[in-house]
Amino acid sequence: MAKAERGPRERMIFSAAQLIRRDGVVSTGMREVAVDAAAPRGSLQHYFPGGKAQLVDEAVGWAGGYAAGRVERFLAALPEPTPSGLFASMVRQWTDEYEADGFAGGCPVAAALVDCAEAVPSTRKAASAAFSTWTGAVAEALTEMGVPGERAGPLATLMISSLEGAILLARAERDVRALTTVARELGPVLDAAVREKGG
Amino acid sequence: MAKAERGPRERMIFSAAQLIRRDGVVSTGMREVAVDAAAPRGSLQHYFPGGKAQLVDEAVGWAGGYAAGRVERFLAALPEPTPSGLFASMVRQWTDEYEADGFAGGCPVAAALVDCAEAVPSTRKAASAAFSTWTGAVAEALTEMGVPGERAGPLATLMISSLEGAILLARAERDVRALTTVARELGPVLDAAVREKGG
DNA sequence: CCTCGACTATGACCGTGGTCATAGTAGTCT
DNA sequence: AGACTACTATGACCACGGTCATAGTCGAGG
Repeated sequence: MAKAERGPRERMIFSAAQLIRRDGVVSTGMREVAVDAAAPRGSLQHYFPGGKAQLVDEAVGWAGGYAAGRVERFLAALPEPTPSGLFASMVRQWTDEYEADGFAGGCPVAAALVDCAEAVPSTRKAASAAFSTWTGAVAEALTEMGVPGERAGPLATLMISSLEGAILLARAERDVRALTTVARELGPVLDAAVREKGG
Repeated sequence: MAKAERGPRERMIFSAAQLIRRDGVVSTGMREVAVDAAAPRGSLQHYFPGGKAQLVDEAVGWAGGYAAGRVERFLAALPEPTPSGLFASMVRQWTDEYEADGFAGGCPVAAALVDCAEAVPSTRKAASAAFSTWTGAVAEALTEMGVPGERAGPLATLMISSLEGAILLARAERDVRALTTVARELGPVLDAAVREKGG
């Protein structure tokens, strides 16, 4: 991951997301975040007066924006954009990471949900917003590829649901099998939704 | 949920699963489990000398068996078994719960993974085994319905991945939309895998 | 009755971690 | 220089929670 050379505030949000991804929200300490971000501990209460909840919420929001940004970049990188190609790119981001760095991390939004959905209302809303941002980006990409408007939303939901679930399975099994499986199974289904253009 | 009138040990495992489902592993205290199970605190160290890890592992294992058992019961309850019907039943279990009791809980296996996958190796293995048990039951059901053997496994993985992901989305959004969407989108795909029998 | 095992009951210990309080530094504007 | 703001630095407080130690109950068997 590119180490953004931004200010300490952004570095802490980024570090929080990374640590949450690996250990979950509750097991991730504020002090730990500061150390990981090479930021002074005192900055935590300065930049995040709302405490841990605020930091977590911002980390979740960052993750949502990051995922949406990736979708756009995947789209731009595809020589011939197809829904299956986009989904394959999204999945490959995970298989690449798992094969290169091991199965240490999951999705930070999922982690925040599991740990905070019931206990911290603002975090649940942040997670909802993150998914919404992400799903919106995917749906928009599908529409640009020729998927009818009323089909783009449901298919985006299906893609992200499958991906999130496959991430869980892959992490449990320490094997990318589930990820490659959903990509292979869903690819043709997604492409079938593109309205025929050329014949 | 039927309150099993078993011994305190099983009640504690059941309670642990329920609490983990709602709050995650780390936020669920041992004392809390004992109270919820109406079991004496002293029984914790008696029945689970391996400590919290053992309790969590057994809760995850119980959840896997429970899910697999549900699959068989869904299958038996379907007048005319089809893959889409089975998947609809699996999804409906969640929509029913969410509509009746609110969006408080997620999948305990997912929760255990998020919180412990990296920190507690035995729990990661327990989660893997739980998914395996569950996936196996689904694959077997698909095979009985006429899905070719080499297709059953991948489709079972797809079903469980989508379901797990949709649970996350539904909980975030506090709306069963994602669950009903994946059921609707995947139904025809699953049924298409049944080899034609009658024409 | 005594004992032994299974189970229950509690209090103590100790690390962890979020938060708060209080200061200290550094740069800038007047 | 003085003052004001932004940021850094730390120590203390306090609650929580897993674990351990110790002891109590209670039924069965001899």
